[in-house]
Amino acid sequence: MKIVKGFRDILPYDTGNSDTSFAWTTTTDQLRQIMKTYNFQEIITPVIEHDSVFKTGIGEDTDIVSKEMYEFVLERDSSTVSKEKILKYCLRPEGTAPIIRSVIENSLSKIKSLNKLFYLGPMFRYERSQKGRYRMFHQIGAELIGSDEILYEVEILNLAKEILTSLNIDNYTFQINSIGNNESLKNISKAVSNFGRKNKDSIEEKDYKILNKNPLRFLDKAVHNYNFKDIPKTIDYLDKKSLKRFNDLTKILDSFNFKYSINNQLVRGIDYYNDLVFEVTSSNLGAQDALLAGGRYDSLMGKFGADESKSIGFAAGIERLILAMKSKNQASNSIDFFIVYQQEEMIEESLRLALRLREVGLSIEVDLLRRSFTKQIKSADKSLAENIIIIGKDNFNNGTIVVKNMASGIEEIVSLKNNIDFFLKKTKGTPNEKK
RNA sequence: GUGGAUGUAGCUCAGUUGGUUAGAGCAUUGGUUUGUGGUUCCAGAGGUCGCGGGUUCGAAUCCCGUCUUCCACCCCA
Repeated sequence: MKIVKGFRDILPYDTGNSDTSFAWTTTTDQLRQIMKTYNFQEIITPVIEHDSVFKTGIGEDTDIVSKEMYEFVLERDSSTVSKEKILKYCLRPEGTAPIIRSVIENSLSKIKSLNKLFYLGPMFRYERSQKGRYRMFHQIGAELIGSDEILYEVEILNLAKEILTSLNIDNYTFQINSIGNNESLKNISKAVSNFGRKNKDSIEEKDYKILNKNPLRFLDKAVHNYNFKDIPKTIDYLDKKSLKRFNDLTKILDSFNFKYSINNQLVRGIDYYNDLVFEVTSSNLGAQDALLAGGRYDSLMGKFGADESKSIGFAAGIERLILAMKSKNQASNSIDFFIVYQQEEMIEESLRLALRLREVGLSIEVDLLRRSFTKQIKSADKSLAENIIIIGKDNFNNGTIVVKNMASGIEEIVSLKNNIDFFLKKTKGTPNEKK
């Protein structure tokens, strides 16, 4: 029995690395809270989709679709249905296309109050795994649907930045760019090809191949390996409208004191973007350094055959956010009360008390292995219990118990009955106090 | 898909030029001591040495293959 290659378990205990289930859930809780402050509402879609969602959504020629997607057909279907009718499924490699599929299918774009959506869940891509890159990874993403109003850009960028600052991530650069409309993209592509041919002699063969296959990718990635001057800039190929949008945006961002850098060679690996694209990279990460990325996608709904609905969004990699966090969310295993009993005949009383205290939300542990009194206290100590409750033979008969604070050593004798308030007060202000 | 490294107890690692029943620390279990814990001491459990071949009288150690993980290319979040 072995876990599938490129996949991983997230374990509860801390073995020195920070990737525990505790760090995971506290981080995702935090992310959901941020979404709430921007009034984005969670949408949960299946991890399986028809392959057409991505083939038409993000483009058949992209690497994501052509080589990284988990595709499958069901054996059952393939034996009973004619070849043309076999349904092809896939594990979703990204979040935006399924969200848009759902928005169309459920007519969500007709309800103005539902135009701010976020998702959080696993994505799948068949890649060689390495630091910050797994075959199943998690993204949180936000989509703002229904307008090309420039304030949509502002809202999305502010939200993206809020995630970084809230999680206490630094050492990142926020890069933005505009790639204009379809036509400007074509012109940029042409310009890069020409530029490449002109400089063929000084470009390595590997990069030249990329240039021929996908000039835009060459512009995005490879061109910075060289010291070229006069590298084509996307901004020189924008039409008036796109250029104005970009200038308007930067003006507003400046007025907010939003720190960004313009990268006129930034394009993205997914086909549906137009105008604004952005990407945040972190120097804390290694080779897989993209923390979050996104952009505007005004034509995606049209591609799906629905009425055009202009939208913008982004996605962040949760594994990478956690990697980049300066101070990790450390697990605190501490519990409120560890109930120890001095003799076996007190076990039932201990369990009854545990039930009552758990009912009011306190975290309680009782030794279930009938171990010796000393062993119980030792394990209470290891469990980082704030207090222990001693059900001992001296007090048992007159209906009292001893409550001992483990840090101070102070003991109090209290009645066994009707003392819930006492226990609640005892834990006030501790990390285990909930709500 | 391409390169380079890695793989010994739950964890971190030792293991000498191939030589008996493979070791340590931490963790774990039982006991002990400390008035009812963080301490001390004693004992125990736990390993197909990633897997499969080969060389050899003999392999954790050498050779080949394979898988995993990691790092980079690539791609991306």
